[in-house]
Amino acid sequence: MPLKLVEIRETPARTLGAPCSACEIRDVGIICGSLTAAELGGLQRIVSTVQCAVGQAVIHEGDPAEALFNVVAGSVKSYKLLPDGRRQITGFLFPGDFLGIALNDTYAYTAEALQATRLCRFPRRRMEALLAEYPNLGQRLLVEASNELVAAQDQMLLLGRKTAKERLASFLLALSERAARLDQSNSPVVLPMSRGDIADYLGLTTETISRTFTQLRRSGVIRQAERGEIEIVQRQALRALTEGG
Amino acid sequence: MPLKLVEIRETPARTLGAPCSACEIRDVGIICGSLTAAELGGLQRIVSTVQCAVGQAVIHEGDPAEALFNVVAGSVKSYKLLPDGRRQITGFLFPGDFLGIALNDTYAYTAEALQATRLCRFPRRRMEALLAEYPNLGQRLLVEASNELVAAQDQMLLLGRKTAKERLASFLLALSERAARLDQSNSPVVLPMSRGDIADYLGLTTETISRTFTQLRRSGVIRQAERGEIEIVQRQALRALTEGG
DNA sequence: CGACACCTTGACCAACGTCAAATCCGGTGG
DNA sequence: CCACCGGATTTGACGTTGGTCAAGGTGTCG
Repeated sequence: MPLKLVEIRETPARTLGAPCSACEIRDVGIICGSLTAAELGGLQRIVSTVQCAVGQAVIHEGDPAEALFNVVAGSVKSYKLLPDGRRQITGFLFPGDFLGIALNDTYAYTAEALQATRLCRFPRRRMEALLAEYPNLGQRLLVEASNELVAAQDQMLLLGRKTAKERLASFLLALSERAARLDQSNSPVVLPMSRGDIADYLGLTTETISRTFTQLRRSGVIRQAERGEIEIVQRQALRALTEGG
Repeated sequence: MPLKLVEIRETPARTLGAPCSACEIRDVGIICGSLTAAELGGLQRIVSTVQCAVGQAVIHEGDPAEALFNVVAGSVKSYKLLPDGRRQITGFLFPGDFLGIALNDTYAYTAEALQATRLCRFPRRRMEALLAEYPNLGQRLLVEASNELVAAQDQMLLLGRKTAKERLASFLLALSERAARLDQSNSPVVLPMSRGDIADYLGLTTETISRTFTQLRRSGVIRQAERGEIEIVQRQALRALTEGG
């Protein structure tokens, strides 16, 4: 992505035509799902919508953390960079996922849209005021952070101790299970990210990802469907590969 | 560590002789520091103290998560295992650190004492009740989880993209800075964990850790002090090594 | 003093990275 | 419709970092 200014269109507030209570991802997101009407109303007063084109950054590592986001549609990658350009993708975010939950003063990573993406934006200051008003909201955030922490620890195990094949198998299975939670269908698995992105997420190179895909395909565990989609043919075998079976 | 039953001595509640308000780590821990007297009193009603000998497990991966802990004295390693025994240490915990913040139904990792260790134990159910009563407490937990999340992302970058030398340099510097926050003195750095533990934390092997220590020693960046202690001779150089300088 | 765990060092090896080339694919313009 | 362009992906040949295996060395605790 060359240097290109982020052009985010914001609506000052959600239009009345699409209140939070009618949100398409209300059942998916931990934040907005299972809130009382009052809490939801509070959220609705501070939320705005942002739209991102492919490759646009939503937040930048090091920038003051002025807002939290909730992905509504599309998908996002978040990553950290070393001075020499080495990159580690820390997560792929899908509808319902939370972005910028770390309530620190600056963002710890950059987040960039993988597809045309729509997000709900919650200004941090107003969010904190809301937390004081609705304790339940804070608990939801805590649960969300908790889940992210568990995922991060799984990823540490993957990055520190798994082989290339185990990493890719774990990744595909996780994506598939995530998709199942989203839309009840987990086959084929949609991969909105490039091989390079997968590599930077799994701590490998594009070439190794490509070779490992070929290996999985040749052994009949997966099948190439459409471009950017793969079908899991032998789910049990893939699961076994996850931990070195 | 061979199979050995955990023998934890618990006091039903903190003795009156050592109330939370006089806690030695009150200024270090995020949870107990900066709470109101009422909140602290609430905590004190549900807390008990547990003592662990070297090698004893505080919690076990997969067990129902019945309590949270706060390290008071000593140190702890937390880790995840693969079926074939490969191990990833997800963190080293020191006084003031929180253990088991993931509010999920089972523990995501095992935690084992590196030294004789004393912890405060908060039963999860009673803790949740307290969260409802004192919203401020939940916010503290959220901040804590937030910080852990940031650290986890740094660790992903380390595990996914850094060389052995960069990993060890990052580790030593982080330990040193942690020690500085604890007791204002960061030289020499105390290493209560074995080479094997460091290896499993950094995604390397004992041999590579040992060789890399030798390399750093030979280049004059660090110096061997007492057994289990190293002195950072050239802090600037070590910091440069952290990101491939 | 001896057993044992931990650490260090050396020789060799393999998984994965690097470099390079071929192929595929979508988009563009004639 | 079709040739061409540029980026993404795949594949191959080869190199390197860090792993494996093995042999001492060192400190600790009965």
